[in-house]
Amino acid sequence: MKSSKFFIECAECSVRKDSKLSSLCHADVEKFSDSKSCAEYKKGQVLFHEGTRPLGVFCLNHGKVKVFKTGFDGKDQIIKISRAGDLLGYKAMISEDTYSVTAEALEDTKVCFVPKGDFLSILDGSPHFNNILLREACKELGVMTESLTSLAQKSVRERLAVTLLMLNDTYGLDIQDETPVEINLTREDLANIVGTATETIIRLLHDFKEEKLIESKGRKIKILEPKKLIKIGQLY
Amino acid sequence: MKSSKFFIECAECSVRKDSKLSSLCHADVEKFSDSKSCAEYKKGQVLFHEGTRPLGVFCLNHGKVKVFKTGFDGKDQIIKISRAGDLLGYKAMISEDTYSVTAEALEDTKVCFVPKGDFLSILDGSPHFNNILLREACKELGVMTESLTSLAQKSVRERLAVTLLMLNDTYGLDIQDETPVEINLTREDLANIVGTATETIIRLLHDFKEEKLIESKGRKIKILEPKKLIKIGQLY
DNA sequence: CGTAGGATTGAGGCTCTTCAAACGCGGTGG
DNA sequence: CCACCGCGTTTGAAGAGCCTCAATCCTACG
Repeated sequence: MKSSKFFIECAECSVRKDSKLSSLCHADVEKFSDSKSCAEYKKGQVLFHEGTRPLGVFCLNHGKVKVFKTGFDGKDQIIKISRAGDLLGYKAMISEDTYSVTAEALEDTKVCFVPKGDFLSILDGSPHFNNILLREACKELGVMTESLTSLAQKSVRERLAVTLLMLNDTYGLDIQDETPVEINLTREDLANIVGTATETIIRLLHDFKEEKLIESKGRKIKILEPKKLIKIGQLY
Repeated sequence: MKSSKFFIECAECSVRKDSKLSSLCHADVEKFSDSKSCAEYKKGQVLFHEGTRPLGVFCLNHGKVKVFKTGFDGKDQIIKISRAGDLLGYKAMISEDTYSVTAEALEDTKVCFVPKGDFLSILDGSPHFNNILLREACKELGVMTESLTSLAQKSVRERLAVTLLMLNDTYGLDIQDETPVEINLTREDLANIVGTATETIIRLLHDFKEEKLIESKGRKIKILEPKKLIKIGQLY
């Protein structure tokens, strides 16, 4: 399932400078480094599962993870795609609640894991870390507010445009680049971000392709006309 | 616009015991009390407006406030209904960002206001308060995750059932009570919570009435069959 | 008593979902 | 090497669910 073939000191982690933890003081970084373990998850493996009790907090070192909630009828709604530097699972930890979502690796992934006790004790001893998390949570709240409004008011076509632009960002797809980075998402995953049926996504991608807004071969999607997509997505 | 005809010491505030601030230490409560001012907002008045810079944080002492985001086409999406004890506007304050939402009084409302500088200095000096806010933010994140999934997956009929039950809670409507508390929401507001058109809400309320799930006269809605609504809303 | 804002009703149409069937394509075993 | 899977993708057709627009009805309130 997971192996510990690698270990990275937080102090030397190349990802940390982009992460929420970049401004942690030296002492706190040390504490994290001392108490954490590292693991690899293969594509498709689950970091944690909705409804279970959190045993600790994850920090994503490499790879992408989809975070989703399973609805009543078994359909998944993807809440966000996490990438290197992101902290995962702190919400349930702090709320003293079970996970409200499942986290699953979209690619082979490297993750650091800080056990519950250590995490809470670091949190307890560091007002600064507390504040970092607070800011992070507030930022996420802002994103969620945006998503909620988008979901409620925009058409599927509009939402797909927004989603493609967002993924372009997340996956670091460079528009100038000849060879776009592969977005490891099935049509179903795309549908579960946008909040629609798989078939609808397929038809709309087809339309976008015909309108020369995107190029696509299999799962590789390349954005040709970001400005037109922005317009379609009614982003201001 | 707003008058300061009343002033309540936080220490003596009857609402505080239900609020996020109930576990604040005595010293912090004092600081809040010292730096805050109180005001009344009439129904329809705006506490703060989307896009503007936060000048401070609000604590709701009495009344209900709708918090909404205005979409591209001018349609509002109501994110939440706040009630006595709720803290308002802290997110933008902490993110050092403009308000992403507008807050408008649904009824005549009493509010305490803590200016930005004081709020931040109290926050800075109190790890415990920091932690309270963090928990609050995480709780809100959980609610938003739920709403997002609901919006993406449930039908309008299902969402309306959920919304009615939620409002029943928020407004403290007692089911046994002969005379239900008036829910001060127009059909349009209801539509803006559920994420649909006003006409659709009207038709569905009509259906619910025919099915004897609710009673309603004007804006007064009384839930007769909460269990059936739970079933319709597919809540587990 | 008149007016304005909200509530209601009806008709028509568009978006999106659902279901069913067929198609590709990478992998596996004969 | 080829046939056969299995999974994801694609396509088509039919219809349900919602939205929009326009007209009308209430009703609280000045």
